[in-house]
Amino acid sequence: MLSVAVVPYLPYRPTSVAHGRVSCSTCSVRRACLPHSLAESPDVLDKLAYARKRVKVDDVLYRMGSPFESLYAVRTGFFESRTAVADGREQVTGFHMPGDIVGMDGLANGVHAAVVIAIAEAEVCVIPRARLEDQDVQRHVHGAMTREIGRAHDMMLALGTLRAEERLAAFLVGFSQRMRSLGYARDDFNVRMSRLAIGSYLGLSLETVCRMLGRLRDAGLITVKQKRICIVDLPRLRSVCGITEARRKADLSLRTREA
Amino acid sequence: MLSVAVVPYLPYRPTSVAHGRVSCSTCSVRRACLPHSLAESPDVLDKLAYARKRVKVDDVLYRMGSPFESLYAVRTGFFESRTAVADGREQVTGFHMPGDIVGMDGLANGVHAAVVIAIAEAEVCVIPRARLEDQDVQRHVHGAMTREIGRAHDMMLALGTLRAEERLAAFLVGFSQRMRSLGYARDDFNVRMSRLAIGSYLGLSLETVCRMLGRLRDAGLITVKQKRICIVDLPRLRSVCGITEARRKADLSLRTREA
DNA sequence: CGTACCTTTGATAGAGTTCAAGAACGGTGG
DNA sequence: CCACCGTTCTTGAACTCTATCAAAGGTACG
Repeated sequence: MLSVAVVPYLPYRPTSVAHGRVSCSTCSVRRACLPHSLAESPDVLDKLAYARKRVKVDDVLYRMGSPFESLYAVRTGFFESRTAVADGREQVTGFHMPGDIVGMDGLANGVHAAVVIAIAEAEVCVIPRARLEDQDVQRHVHGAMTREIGRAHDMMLALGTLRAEERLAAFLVGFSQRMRSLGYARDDFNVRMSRLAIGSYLGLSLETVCRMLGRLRDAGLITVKQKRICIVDLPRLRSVCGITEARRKADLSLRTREA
Repeated sequence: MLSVAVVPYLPYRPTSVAHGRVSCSTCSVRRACLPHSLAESPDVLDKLAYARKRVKVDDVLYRMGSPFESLYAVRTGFFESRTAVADGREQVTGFHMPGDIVGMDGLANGVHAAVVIAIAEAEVCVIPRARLEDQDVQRHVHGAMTREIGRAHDMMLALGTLRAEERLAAFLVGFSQRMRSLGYARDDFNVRMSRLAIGSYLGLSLETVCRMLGRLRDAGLITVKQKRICIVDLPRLRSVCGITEARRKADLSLRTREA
């Protein structure tokens, strides 16, 4: 059983700190982090930048129940967010990569509904709540929110209608897309998260994740070697998961042009 | 099989119309529709109001694939939204009651990802895209979006971790809360949607919905007579679904005070 | 009043979970 | 460098939950 202690309403202890004003204009993930329109004007960028924060592996960015203080733009590293139901069961509700904005689960109630943990050495930009008043920042956050709504709906769809194999295929395709949009290879990557985390995210047991990976491997769509996964036949992998053609296209239009 | 024809990129034909400027200040669902802070100033309200639109049962508010033109605030009636995956499978992704804002699935890509159908004679307020530029409107929509993110995350949790009986219990509890927040009885109501729609929404077959309703009935938690459902033992029903205590409280704080 | 749709309930089958044990990997210390 | 340990991954077998198939009531509505 996973054991992430839930300590509601406790101010998160600063994990590792590197505070001080910084600029987004030099950020490596600027393009991914900001809409192109904003990326042009440096003065807008600097409104976003406030402070950076380092988070070590397995350290907590914020806890479930802690008051909402700020959003975080992931600069480097990798996060995982979990939410819990009453009896201790909990689910991974998202993986967050450079360019993502994290913390929106606290917007609705002023209290975070999830706990966010670094699963790779990470650095984030802090966007304090007060800064959300700003017009340009708000527009930016607004965009992140619409994308989050879309992502959540896709997830509902996957959890509600897709079968284990399809969910996993969809997960891999999505992961591949995001990796590529960050400039990494899209057909050969390390999934940092454990089978347990993937399973939780997809509403499956970790054993099923293994089995379905095995099935996809046997079908010649991927190769699997522990955390390293290579996509051998992306088109066929796409055809496995029942992602809407229209939606997929729309998704791609958010990224750079298809190769 | 459900058969909602998917006609992408076709401008929706106006269903039933009652256009012309109207005012929110006289709207019966004003309290539910608008944050209290905004509800005070009538001039702000009038910025939101633009036109009304009547939608008859089984008529489409907007179609999947149609370009995003506006958001809709539900005044009266009841809607159901569905999204599809490639092979024709589709899922109910939401039920919308008076006070809800509908159409946010079109914000991300400028194209609607869902089709929204009236399941009860309905009337909506149209909020054209241009109007979203306005500060106050934006703030209002922002609130609706945060709530939508929260709702979607709850749904992911339910679909990912809860079992059939728990999902149904959670659904009933949530429905009960929303009914009460609209001023209806919370322990005796008509679910307008079919078992098929409920099942789709919860990722279950319609037969399972029936069976689980039967089980809850046999346990003395509810009574069921076709579409009419009475909640006999709300506390116990709550204990069945694994909703976080903290989250439930937070949820309630959005409504009027607990009786 | 009959037809079509929705709901309920039963029987069967299948997908995925759970339990269990072994294998592969990564880190640590001798 | 190697052996050891804990963790994570993989695979098998039995079981559970839910879907699917099927048929019989109900209800709504023309």
